[in-house]
Amino acid sequence: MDRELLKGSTPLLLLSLLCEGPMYGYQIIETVRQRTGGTYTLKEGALYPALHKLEATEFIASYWETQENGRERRYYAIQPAGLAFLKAKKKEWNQFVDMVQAFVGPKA
Amino acid sequence: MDRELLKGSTPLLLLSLLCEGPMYGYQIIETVRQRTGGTYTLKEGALYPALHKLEATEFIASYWETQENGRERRYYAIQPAGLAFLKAKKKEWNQFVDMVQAFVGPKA
DNA sequence: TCAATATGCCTCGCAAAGTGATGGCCGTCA
DNA sequence: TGACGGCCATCACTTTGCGAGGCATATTGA
Repeated sequence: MDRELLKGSTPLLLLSLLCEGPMYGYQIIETVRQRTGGTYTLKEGALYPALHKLEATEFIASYWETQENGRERRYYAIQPAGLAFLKAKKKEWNQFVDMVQAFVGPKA
Repeated sequence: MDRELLKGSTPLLLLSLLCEGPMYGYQIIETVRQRTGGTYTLKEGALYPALHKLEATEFIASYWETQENGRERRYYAIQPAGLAFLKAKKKEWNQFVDMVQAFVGPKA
């Protein structure tokens, strides 16, 4: 998968995922890998900065949770502002796809 | 339109356009603007470097043509290697869209 | 027992691509 | 003659992802 295409779609992916419930970093990476059948492996160097940025803008919030074995995980949960942002992003995404599709031609 | 989403889609757009026949830079910009109803304005700073790069890899070729008024235009035409590359890019594009769609949810 | 693997967080330097600004050249038209 | 539009192009800056690296602890297995 061309890395350049991915650029800009990460926030959309993350917010969409977090819509299903809070998740922690490692879990997000594994989930994406599994759902795409390994086609797309979200890299840590892309994930964590993106997550932190979304938190800085208060689109998501984080909290630490201790597991039974004593280890900690940092969960991220979508916030109201994030939901609104996601909605706008989705719209933009659809416009973008339609636009490119118009030049490239239908899927066929 | 979010600038970041566009990244990586430019070569795809250009090759697709040039499939319809040779075009020159300014014409490409105007064509994109018109077809998208102004939604997307390809910037010169993005177009020319992209064009030059596609030429360097021999996916497209260029030639100068003199108009009746004496002024020159630089036309770009797709090459066989470009056609093959376009085909691969299209496939990648479709995979990419399907992937994101799977997370974001159907267009609705 | 001890090494390898998996879980889990993070940061840093680099490369690639787009943006906005700027510059230059030349025709046309008021 | 001066403004505008056509037409090419480059440059510094920003953003984003990548690859590599670092740190720490639990589990597993030879």
